[in-house]
Amino acid sequence: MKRSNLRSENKKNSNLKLISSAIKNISQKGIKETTMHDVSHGAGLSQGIVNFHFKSKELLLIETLKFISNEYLETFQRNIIKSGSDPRKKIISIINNDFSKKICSQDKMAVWFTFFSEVKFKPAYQQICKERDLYYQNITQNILRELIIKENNNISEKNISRGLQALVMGLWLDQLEDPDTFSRKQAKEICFDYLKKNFPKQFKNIL
Amino acid sequence: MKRSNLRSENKKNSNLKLISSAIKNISQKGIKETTMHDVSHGAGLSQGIVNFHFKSKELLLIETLKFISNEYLETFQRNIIKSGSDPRKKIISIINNDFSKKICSQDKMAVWFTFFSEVKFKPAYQQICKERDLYYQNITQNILRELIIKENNNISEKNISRGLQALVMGLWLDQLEDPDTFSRKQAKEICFDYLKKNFPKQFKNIL
DNA sequence: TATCTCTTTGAACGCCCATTCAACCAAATT
DNA sequence: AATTTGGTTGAATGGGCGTTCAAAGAGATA
Repeated sequence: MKRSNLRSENKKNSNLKLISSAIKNISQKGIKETTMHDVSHGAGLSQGIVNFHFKSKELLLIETLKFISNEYLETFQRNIIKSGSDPRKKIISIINNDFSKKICSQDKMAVWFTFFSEVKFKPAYQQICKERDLYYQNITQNILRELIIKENNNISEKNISRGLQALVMGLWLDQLEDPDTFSRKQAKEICFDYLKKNFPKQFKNIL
Repeated sequence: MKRSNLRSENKKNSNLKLISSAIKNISQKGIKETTMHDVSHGAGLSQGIVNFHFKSKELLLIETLKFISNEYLETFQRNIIKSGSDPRKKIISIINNDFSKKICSQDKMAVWFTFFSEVKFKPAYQQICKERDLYYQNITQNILRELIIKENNNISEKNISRGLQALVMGLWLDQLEDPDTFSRKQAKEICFDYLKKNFPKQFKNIL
């Protein structure tokens, strides 16, 4: 059971350090200006190590994208579970998560949008992003369906979930383009307004 | 008046051909995979020409961004003028323009988001993008103010304009990430729903 | 302790690409 | 027609960076 423990431990550590270093470097310079040397030295390791662990730069990038995608999905999931079964609370927790300090930081946004911009040319990136989006969409759509039923109105479930997701993405982009005037608080407000207008009865007293 | 005509004419043509070629190449491969050779040969010219006209690759990219930014602003402006003084019609024309075939094409979106993703590291890009955004914001905010007064409701002018802009951007991003299921018609619907919910009296009969 | 396996190092290699520039050509000016 | 000015060509240059790999180091195994 405890066989070859230190080694695989160290290996995991190195992998993690390399991915973290990649994230930091990408958020500061973008993908193309981030060299293998930057990544390995940022991790306190030396030149050839990335190729040993990840085969190539491209594969490192794919693992990096997977990493931040999973990180997002984990806090997303955890927050929903924590908020119980009330759809109102669930959707609020999603928005709170999307604009939390951890998720909606300048660094993370820079990395996300760097990858988004390559999605068109890199099927591997597209797949990862699409999977994450589908997951978000499914969960959100189910919650919104519950809200629609409770509210007893006839709005389009698909449109409103797509709209909400787009709104979040657009506000994230503000964080990148306009960091000075962007505030996470205002972003949340805008999202809650969106909900308020669509579900006036249920969200009357939010904020 | 008609002095040195052919020459400056040709020069303008070459510039334009190079920028067009840059746009096409960037939309197909991204900035970093687009070489000077790609650009010049795409324009039917030879290797060293880009450096002659634009000094460096970076300056070519800046001019390219300026070009698509201006192109956007021109049709934006033209459409507003065409739609007269009714704020309802003006805001509708903005949305129709944002999701027109010309503006909301896969190619253009690819180019936009490629530049967006570098905004954080390139002050020159940020300035151009910010200028365009501010212009859009001012115009839109004024129109929304008129609508708010007419509707006689007490929603926040800033929040709704920021929200609408974010919504548009987010939907644009869908075009990139999810071209298969994206439809410009649905995107418009979502935006009109947003207006309907905020200005129910004035947008009752849209769509 | 000796051997084997896995990980790390960092110098060396080779490719790609932005940039330069001398030579050339065509338009404008005289 | 002769000269000047401006645009174009494409080969040559040089630097940067991803990748390779022999050698060394560290952990596991016997």
